[in-house]
Amino acid sequence: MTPTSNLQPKRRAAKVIRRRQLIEAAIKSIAKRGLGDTTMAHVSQAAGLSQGIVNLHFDSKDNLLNETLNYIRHEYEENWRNAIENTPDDPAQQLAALLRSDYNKKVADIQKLAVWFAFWGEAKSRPTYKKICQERVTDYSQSLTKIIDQLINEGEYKNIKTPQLVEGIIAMADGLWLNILISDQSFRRQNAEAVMMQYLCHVFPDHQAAFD
Amino acid sequence: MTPTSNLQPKRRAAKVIRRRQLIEAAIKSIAKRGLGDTTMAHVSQAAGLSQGIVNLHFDSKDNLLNETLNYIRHEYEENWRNAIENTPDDPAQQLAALLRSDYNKKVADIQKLAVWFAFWGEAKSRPTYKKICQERVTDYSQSLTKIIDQLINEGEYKNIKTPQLVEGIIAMADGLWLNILISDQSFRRQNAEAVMMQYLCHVFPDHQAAFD
DNA sequence: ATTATGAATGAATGCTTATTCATTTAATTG
DNA sequence: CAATTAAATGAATAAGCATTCATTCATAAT
Repeated sequence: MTPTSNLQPKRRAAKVIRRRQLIEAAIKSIAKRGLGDTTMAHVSQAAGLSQGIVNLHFDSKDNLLNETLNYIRHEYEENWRNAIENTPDDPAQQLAALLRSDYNKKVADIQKLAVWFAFWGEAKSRPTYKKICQERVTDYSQSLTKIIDQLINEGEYKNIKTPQLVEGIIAMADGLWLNILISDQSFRRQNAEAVMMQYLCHVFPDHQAAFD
Repeated sequence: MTPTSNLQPKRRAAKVIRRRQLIEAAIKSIAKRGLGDTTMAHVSQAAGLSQGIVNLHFDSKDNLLNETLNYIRHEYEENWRNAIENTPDDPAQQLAALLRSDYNKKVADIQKLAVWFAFWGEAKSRPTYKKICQERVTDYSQSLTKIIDQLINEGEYKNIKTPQLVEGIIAMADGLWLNILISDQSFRRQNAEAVMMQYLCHVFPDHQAAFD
C-alpha cells in the first residue's frame, strides 16, 4: 500500500475541503485586490488559517493560482452542460439555454468575472493560464457548433457561415462579461442576456419565440 | 517666468520623448511578462536607460502604469476618429469603417491587446484603471449610437433597439480582441473583421454591400 | 492510555524590488 | 570659456514577500 492510500476517509476529505477553501479564499482576494496584489498572507488570512498553509496544500503560490483557474473553468463547464441537459431537445431552445447560462448568478458573479479577467490579462505571458483559457473555449464552441448546425438545417437559413457565427457569439459573450465587470453596476446580468438574445433574434428570425 | 517655461525647446522636447520612450518600454514589458512581473528594472533596461530613470520622469511605478494606459486609450480613440473622418458621409460606410478600425495593425497589435487585457484584469480593484477603461467605451459608444440611428432612419429597420445593439457590437468587438490574444495565432485580425461584418450584415440586411 | 501519524502553525530566512539621492555627464548661457 | 542648470546614473536602502521548517496540536490506531 502506498502511504496515500493509507489515508483514512476523514483525513482525505479534510484535505479536499481545505484545498477548496483556499481556492475560494484566493478567488475572494483576487477579486478584491487583483492578481498582482494578492499575497499568500492575504489568502491564508481570508481562509482564517496560518501563513504556511498554502505551501502545505499547494506547494507554491503558482500552483495555487493554476488550480484556482482550473477550478473556475470546471465550474463554468459544469454550468453550461447542466443547462443543455435540463432543456428539451430542441435546437432553438438549447441555443437560448446555453447562452443564458453564461449569465447565471453562479458563473457571471462579479468575483468570478474579476478572476477570469485577471487570468486573461496574464495569459499571453503564462502558457499554463493560456492553455486553460483555450480549453474553456474549445469545449464550449464544439457544443455551440453542433446546436447551431441543427438549427440551420431546421430553419431556412441560407447565408450563415457557422464557424464565423460561433466565433461571433463567443466573442459577444465574453465582451458582455467585460461590460458587467467594468461598468459601475449599471450593466447587469439581465442586460447582458437581453443583448445576446437580440443578437440571436437577428440571426435566426424564424425562431424569435425561443429568444424572448 | 516660471522655471518650466524657461526650459529651452530641446530640453523640453527631450522630456516628452523620454516619457514616450519609457511608456513604450512599459508596453513591451507588459506584453512580454505581464503586468505582475514587470519591474522598474525591466522597463528601464528595455528603454536602454538606467535604474532610476522611471522615478525621475514619472515619480512612481503606479504613475507610469496609469500613463501607459492613458497612452493606449488615446491612441485607440485617435485611430477610430481618423477612420470616421476619412470615410464618406454615409452611415453604412461609416459604421463599417468604425468597426474595421478596431482591427487595424496599429491598434489590434498583439502587444497592445495584451496591455488592454492586463489592465482590464486589474480594473475591478483599481479605480484609476477602471475609470480610463470606462472612458474608452463612453466616447466610442456615443459615436456608434449616432451612426446607427442614422442608418436605422435611412433603411426600413423596425425591430432594432439601438442601445442594446450598441452594447452588443462593443461587446463583440472586445471579445474578438480576446480571441486574437488567446488563440495561438490561428485567429487573426482579418478573421475578427470578417466575423464583425457578418454580424452587421445580419442586423442591416439592406446595406450588406457596405460590409463585404 | 499510549504511541504514531497527519495537519497546522508562525517565526525566521533570504530574495526581489521600488525608491532615494549623492555624484557624474551634458547642454545652455553670458 | 567658465558658470549654471538640467538630465541621467547606479549603488544603497528599506520594505514586502514566498518559502521553509522546527514545533505544536489533533486525530487515529493499538
